[in-house]
Amino acid sequence: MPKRKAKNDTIEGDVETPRRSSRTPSKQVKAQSTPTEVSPPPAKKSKKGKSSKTEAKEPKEAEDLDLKKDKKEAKNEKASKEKDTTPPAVEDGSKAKAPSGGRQYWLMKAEPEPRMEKGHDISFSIDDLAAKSEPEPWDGIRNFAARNNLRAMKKGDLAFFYHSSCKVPAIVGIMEIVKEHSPDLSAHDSSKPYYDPKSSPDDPKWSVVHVVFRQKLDTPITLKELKDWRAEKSHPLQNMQMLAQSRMSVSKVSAAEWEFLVGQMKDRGDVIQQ
DNA sequence: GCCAACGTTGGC
DNA sequence: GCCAACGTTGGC
Repeated sequence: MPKRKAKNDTIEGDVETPRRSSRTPSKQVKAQSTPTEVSPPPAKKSKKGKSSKTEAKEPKEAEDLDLKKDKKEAKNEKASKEKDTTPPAVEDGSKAKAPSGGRQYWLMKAEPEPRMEKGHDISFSIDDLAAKSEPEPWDGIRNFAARNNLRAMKKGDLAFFYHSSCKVPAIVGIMEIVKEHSPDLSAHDSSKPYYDPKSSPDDPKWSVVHVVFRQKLDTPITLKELKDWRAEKSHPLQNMQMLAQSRMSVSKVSAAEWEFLVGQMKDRGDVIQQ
């Protein structure tokens, strides 16, 4: 699932600083240096995730079942990992040799319209992100392939912000990855919309990356446009991951795809600063 | 390891 | 609200 998200963006969420603090030691130190981080919420991710499934089952599962499951999960994990890993990465031959390779590009979905998930409004829009004054943790991702993409992100990578499950699904803005992956602590809080009883603090299954707002497009690029382009022969968007796997909430965008889309944005009058 | 059943995503 | 696509679960 990459499911989408939810917004725990409530005030309370912001208050909850704890989440971040539970990161690894070294990181923790850093976190502490930043006084109140606003951490919470954003979420994005998936949608209808009814957590009922997991929760309902959980009770009856015996420990051995859990073990079995873990094995399977590991398998799935591995499978998706291989899948995603293969293609992505490398591709910036064109870029100047930056110290650590080139910048990678991504597309991350969030639902801008209110939707309740376990008593929380999980919506999160580009405007919500723009209003943040601190890096926002992209939490709630509960799908292995999407999570693996999160883990592949590097500081400095750019991502399109996509609005899903709304009137006009579209790419509405650009954000930057400012902090690489760390455990998604929302998975361990049963009151959270994306609680996952199978994940534990000592062996976190899920991850978040922190993002910051870069810009909002004056003219969004709609899903319809993306699909129309993909339908054209030999088009740069022919193999775009988000179109091929529409349910993936965090997908890879190739350099060629990014350039094509940024070119379109510029043609429409948006000033893109990269 | 295969695969059927089931659940979720997300556009329409 | 419907439903196609596809991911996950879990038996065999």
